[in-house]
Amino acid sequence: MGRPPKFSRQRLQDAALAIVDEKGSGALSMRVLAAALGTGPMTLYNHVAGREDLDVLVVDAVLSRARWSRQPDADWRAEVREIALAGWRAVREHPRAIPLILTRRTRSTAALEMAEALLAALARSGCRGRRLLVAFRAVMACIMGFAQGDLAGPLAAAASENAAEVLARVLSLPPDRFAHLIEIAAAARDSSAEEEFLGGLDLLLAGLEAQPAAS
Amino acid sequence: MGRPPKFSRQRLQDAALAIVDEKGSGALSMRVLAAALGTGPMTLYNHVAGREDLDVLVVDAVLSRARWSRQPDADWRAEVREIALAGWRAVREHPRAIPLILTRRTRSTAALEMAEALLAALARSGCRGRRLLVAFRAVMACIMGFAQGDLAGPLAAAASENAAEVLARVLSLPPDRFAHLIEIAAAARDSSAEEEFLGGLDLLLAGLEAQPAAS
DNA sequence: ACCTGAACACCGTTCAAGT
DNA sequence: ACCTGAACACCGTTCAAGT
Repeated sequence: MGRPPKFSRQRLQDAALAIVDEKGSGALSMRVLAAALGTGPMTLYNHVAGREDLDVLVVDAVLSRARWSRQPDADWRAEVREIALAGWRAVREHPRAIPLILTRRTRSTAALEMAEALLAALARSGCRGRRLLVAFRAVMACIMGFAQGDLAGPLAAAASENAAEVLARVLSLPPDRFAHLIEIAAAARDSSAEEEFLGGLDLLLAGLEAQPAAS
Repeated sequence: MGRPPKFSRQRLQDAALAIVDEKGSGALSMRVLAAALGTGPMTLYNHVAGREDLDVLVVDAVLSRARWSRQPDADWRAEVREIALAGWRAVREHPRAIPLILTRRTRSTAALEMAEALLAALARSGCRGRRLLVAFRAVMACIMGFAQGDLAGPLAAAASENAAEVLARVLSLPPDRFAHLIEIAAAARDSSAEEEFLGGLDLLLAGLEAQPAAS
């Protein structure tokens, strides 16, 4: 009795994230992670509930690396921007984990902490209840949606190794049916993902400003 | 030579989507789909390139059901709203396909068609180039991000069978650390997912209005 | 309390063979 | 051109046993 666990949660997180970073989210498995830790598959069941838990482990590892500071004196928009940008950057640091994050964010306690911080900042604008809920969900959608687009969007800029390939595919589309798509593919090539994300976020913030008591 | 294919693409799409709808996205496999079609696993390789293609099949099936009408006379905002809502509704019709959609949207030609329609509508506001790109990505992020939140967000309203469970989990969080989260969980219970989505979209549209030539 | 190997019911895909 | 079964190298997890 009372034997100390063989692996810390941190150790599991690091090993699982390393596998995803190196081989992609599809390469993570009980057996592969166990092998990376130098043990048998069944040993992992002493630390996680099952396969699904492995994904959550990775999501939590990625999101818990997001850092932001409280800025009670600054404008609430600046605070929202900082938290959202920290979240987006943390996700972007681990592009191969994005499919997992999109899909399991909910189970991660680190995601809950980010949500609470975002809500606190948004609440400083004065909105409450349903309006606060909508504002929060819109900002969260912005973070996750832009991260998803960066993953492999039809306009994916740099970063991803197959971005050039995706761009080529868009450019080879029938120009009569996809005129606008082709047109902005060029704009995407000269644009940075972070600028685009901040641009989208600022649209949202401008909308919050413009609709202060609506809905 | 010239033997007609045993299964049409439509037939494959329908069967694959039915499996996902009934058993969830994790239940889709070459062998299960083959069995549903009354054939052996290897036969599928005459119709799809491999496992990954199955997911794309499902995504395309879901997104191609989105319908919208051109409204050249109406306000461009109304047109954007209609297309985005059609996309969001199509996704919502098949909640168990959402993980696939979030993850494979890019490979779907139906998604490209929706993107082009959205771009055409947004372009009517007068924006071009980088600004059009950002507006487009923000709207797309809104559709996908809200759909993701509906899937299992910490505030998931109705629809998903485990929504009550998620709500209960949020409500049982330590109230000192998650005050705002708990506060809006109540608001989420009385709100409809579609209202929330439209609210978020309108924030974005208001922002486009307010920042007509910025960035 | 925690660790672990054997075994089972899956999975995608290569290969070789059939029409 | 299209169909298909056998076989291979995986996978998650149950069970029973060990300390």
